[in-house]
Amino acid sequence: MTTIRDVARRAGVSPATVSYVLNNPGLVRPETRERVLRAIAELGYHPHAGARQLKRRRTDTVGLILPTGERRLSDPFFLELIHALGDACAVHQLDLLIATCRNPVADLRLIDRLYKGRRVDGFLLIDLQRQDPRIPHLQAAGIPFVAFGRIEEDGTFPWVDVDGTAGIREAVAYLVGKGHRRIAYLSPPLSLTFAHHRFQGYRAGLADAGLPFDETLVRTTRPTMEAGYEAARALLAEGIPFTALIAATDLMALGAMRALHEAGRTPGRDVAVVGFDDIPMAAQAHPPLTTLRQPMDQIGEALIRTWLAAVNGETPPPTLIRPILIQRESA
Amino acid sequence: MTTIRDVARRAGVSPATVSYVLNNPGLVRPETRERVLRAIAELGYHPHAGARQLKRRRTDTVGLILPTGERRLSDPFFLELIHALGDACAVHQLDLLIATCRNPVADLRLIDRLYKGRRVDGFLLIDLQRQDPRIPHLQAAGIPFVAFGRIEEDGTFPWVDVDGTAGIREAVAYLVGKGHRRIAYLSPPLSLTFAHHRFQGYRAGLADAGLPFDETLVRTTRPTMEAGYEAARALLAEGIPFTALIAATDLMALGAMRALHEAGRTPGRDVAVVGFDDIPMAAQAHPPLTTLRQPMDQIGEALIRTWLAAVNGETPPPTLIRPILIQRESA
DNA sequence: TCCTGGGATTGAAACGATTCAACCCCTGGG
DNA sequence: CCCAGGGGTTGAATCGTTTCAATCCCAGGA
Repeated sequence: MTTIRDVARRAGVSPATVSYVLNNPGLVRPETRERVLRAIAELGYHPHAGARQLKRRRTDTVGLILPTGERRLSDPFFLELIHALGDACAVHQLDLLIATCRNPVADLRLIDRLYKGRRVDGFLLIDLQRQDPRIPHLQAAGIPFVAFGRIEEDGTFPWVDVDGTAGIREAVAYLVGKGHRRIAYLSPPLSLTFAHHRFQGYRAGLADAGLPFDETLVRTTRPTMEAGYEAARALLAEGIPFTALIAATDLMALGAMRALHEAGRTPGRDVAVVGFDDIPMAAQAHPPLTTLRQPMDQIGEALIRTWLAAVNGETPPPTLIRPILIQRESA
Repeated sequence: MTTIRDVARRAGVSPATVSYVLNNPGLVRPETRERVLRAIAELGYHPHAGARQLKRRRTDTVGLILPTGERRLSDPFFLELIHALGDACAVHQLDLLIATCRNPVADLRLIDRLYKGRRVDGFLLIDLQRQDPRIPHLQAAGIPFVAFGRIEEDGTFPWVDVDGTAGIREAVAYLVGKGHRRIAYLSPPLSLTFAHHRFQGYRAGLADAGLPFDETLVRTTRPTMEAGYEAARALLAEGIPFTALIAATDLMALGAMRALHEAGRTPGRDVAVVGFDDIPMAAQAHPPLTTLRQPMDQIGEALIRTWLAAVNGETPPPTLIRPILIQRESA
């Protein structure tokens, strides 16, 4: 293994100078810097991460915990999120450490192990719950973190979120504009914060249009394709009339479309369907799904930027990102 | 931050003893060990990862590179793979570091940075190509790695793979058993090793049944839902007769089913459809998709076990895992 | 000519663990 | 009674960086 001493020897300087070239280039005379950089390139030198961490008390690593038990996230949306986070990390020269955890309680122990053992500088929280035990734990321990999602309007911790309320509200307005009056709504459990916010958007949208809120049109169930299918089927079986349907996630919308097909009602023609997320599959659905796109690159970048600020001891402002209505044939 | 010295002081022993308790418990007298463990618990001590890495020349971290440019993997299958890898890592007390990379050439630089900078002990290679530049690079540099997928039957590096040949062969036999004689086949580019192997299975299956190989029944295209849709559509448009269709990935199968629906041919009734992977969505397709399941937990565990062996300087034998035919209504 | 000051460079002390070699103490055999 | 030997424990060196404080050198002002 080549170390900073090898580079120093080759460039005819001291290890300290090499370190300055790497971390504080302004301090070094240009000719010297040149010489050192050449030596680094020739030797293919890469500083030892562990040694740097030890001395700088920084790991430049973002921790992401992926629930994997029954709370397992198998919505393709999360694969896109991981991609976006990876890209944003690369831009900021950070690494992304992924840990999986089978149950929420063990989460806390895992958090401690990773942070106190200085494997990561802080965390990204996903799959936020309304009463999330991780938040007080992190706050009490003084561990930096950023949540993807929010609990209430702002609150006491840094977060980045997509404005589900505005998104769904816009979707309702869009459907109302097309003449729909009875709009069904499929929601995951409201204990998931994003579900709560999107549902607010549904109600606000109805209110905007002066439409009554009819609770028989709303179904709350798991955020999976299967659950969306079942919910839509139930709606149809009960003979509840509706001409449009909004699902809080694309996966649920896809499930609902299947139910509609089976009932002989063609989505996009007989019933308008709108989803949320714009997973890659949405564009290829049958028919292509109108949906609210979560701008992944922007989300990844905002999360990482906010995370960096939090890790640097700042208290970064929350970021609310507006989803984009993508019009396709399903509505 | 609490260090090993704090623990030592509290337990009334030397730091060395604390270290032995953690790494070599047999050396320490039970009473002493007890005392040290109590001190560790009371102080909430976690060894500093960077310091350990520095001394032990081990990071206990698995590197996974996720292509994110045009080669981006957005098949939900990879989310399942990440979950499985995370779980397997947890079992073996390893961490999983995910780096994304926009293009294959930069891959090599990224590999060097992560390995020479000792951020990871070795790599997991996914999305293996037939001529994969990463393999010779890793081998030349002596960097430990395990590939998910294989080039040829065995070869010169450690790998874990699912036996696509056997899987598709079984699928063909299954369809033939149901009376099908003209079986279409949708394949990703054969430069992807898994596509190559699965295609072999198709040919072998036909040969087993004494059926002729008809190249008009085979379509090679991208492994996406959209491409599957287009390919199946083309097949139908050209009026090529077939009563069954095998797609090399579930996503392609899902696309093909859409094309069949549109053409008024109900999958499962008019045309049998079989996929590969068993992504969560397969069970919820319309109709539920018959497919070859990749046993994810087994794959994750095998990959990590093999990786550990490779990192320890062994030359672990390859592992070939048999996929499982899941019969559903599409065939 | 001498002195001052500032830019460039360097030596050495950490950072927090692991592990070798040395040490201590005690038991059991000669 | 002495000594060998072994189990348990410890001191100290070490891993590869960063960074403070000290040093060196040279230009420019008095």
